[in-house]
Amino acid sequence: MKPRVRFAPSPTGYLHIGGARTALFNWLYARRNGGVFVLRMEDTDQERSTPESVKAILDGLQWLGLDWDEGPGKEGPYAPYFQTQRLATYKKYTDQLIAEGKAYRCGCTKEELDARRAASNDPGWKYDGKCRERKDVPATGAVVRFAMPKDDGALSFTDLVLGKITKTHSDLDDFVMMRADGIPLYNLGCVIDDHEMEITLVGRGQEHVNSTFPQLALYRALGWEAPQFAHFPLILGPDREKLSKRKHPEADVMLHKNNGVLPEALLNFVVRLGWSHGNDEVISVAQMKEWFDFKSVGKTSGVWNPEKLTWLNQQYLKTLAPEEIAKRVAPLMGFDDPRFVKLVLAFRTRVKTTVEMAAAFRPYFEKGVKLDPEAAAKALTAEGKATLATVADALKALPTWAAAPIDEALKKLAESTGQKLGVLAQPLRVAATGSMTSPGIGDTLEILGRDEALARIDAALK
RNA sequence: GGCCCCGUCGUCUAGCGGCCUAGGACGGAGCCCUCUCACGGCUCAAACCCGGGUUCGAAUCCCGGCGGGGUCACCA
Repeated sequence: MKPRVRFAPSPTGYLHIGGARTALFNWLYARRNGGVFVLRMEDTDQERSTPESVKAILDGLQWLGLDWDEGPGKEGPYAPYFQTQRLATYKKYTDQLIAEGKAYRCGCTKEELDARRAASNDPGWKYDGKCRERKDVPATGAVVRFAMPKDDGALSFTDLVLGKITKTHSDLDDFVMMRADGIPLYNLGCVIDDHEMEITLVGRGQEHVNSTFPQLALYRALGWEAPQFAHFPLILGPDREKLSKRKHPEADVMLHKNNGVLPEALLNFVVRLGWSHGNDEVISVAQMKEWFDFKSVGKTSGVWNPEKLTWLNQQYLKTLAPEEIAKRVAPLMGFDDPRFVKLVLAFRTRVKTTVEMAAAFRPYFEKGVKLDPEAAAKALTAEGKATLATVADALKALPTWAAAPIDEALKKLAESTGQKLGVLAQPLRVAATGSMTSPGIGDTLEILGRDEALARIDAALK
């Protein structure tokens, strides 16, 4: 049977890093095994779901390159892919379960429940079953609860990453599966859709292992075979708690995009949080698709490590085609220019993000340069200016303005005067860039162009 | 607190009974390269949570303790 997996986010905010990795793992599994990757919107929380969030999630996945085979915008045979458009299906099965005595209407209000919960003084309070045997609960205004078997049986499943997990019925309760208005809760919607959409494997974060049990109970009540499950380790914030939107700004996928992180790097970073392939660190998407396997997914939660993300980002800055990087920096510059490629080559080992890269490019497109006072004081002393003047004369005599001849001329000059190259290069660097640091002096001057470079030198000489 | 899961350098991890005086990567320290800054190369510091078993032999298997996380909603 063809593997069918899904990513089923709740559109209540931007795409979360944890969600992105869940999507990635499922996507990789589908791609690796010739399966289908389904995107389903679990928008049953009317309070919090918004169209903006749907768009944000779609945009995030697209930016990462995680394309779905069925879902919003790709209506397949199991459409629709928004749960709020599937209400009739949920009603059908809910009615069936009620008729069979496997579910019942409950008229307890939220307030009554809260009161009883508070009175019990039990942090793990479970629904007391008050409405379970009542026959007089009106159909309107009542929620539907699942009637958990009261025997001493148990539910268990073999998780693809965690192994066998078991829970007894007595640890479960009569959870609410449908609201009074006919909108299902998570467990119900999830089970019915996964079955209806013929999902063969459910891959999600470990925060869902406990909810797997009520879902298993539902599968059994409905007489359905449950899919396979794989629960991925959590991604933790610096405080060692589950990465959450509230507490951890880095949970936002798009924040990283805005910070100049490449999707390749983010995917690489996130795939290594919980999954490994021997000692490999820099892993392309193509390699992930070839290697990904639930057997190599670890059980332990991983802590978000910004330094490693940054390092990975630079690895991609250094190895992706310069033309490609240039294309991605262009929007940050607000314009395109053929010199971007040379600038990429000059700066890719010196910056960590595309944002830093754009900032580094900027001075090369301005007339003149503001000198860093400290650098000027160091390199543009009277003595420095004297050597700069000599250097300038040599440069002006150059027939071709390019890195190689410039470097060569400087070397020759240094040899003839017995000076170290640095003595010549630093005043020149400060004059040309205003700073004590820059790419190689030849490259720097070439990219600047003869006219601008000489103009800056003359300005520094004054 | 109940239940569930987990426990190798600061962090991500390799390891799946002998190959481990525990390997790699990020980060840190140092050296080299060098026109500056980077990049790169080399070196160093740094871990098997604790205690019992099982075994000729345990980071690897079992039990207990401790520690961490998750979950207990008409959120997902």
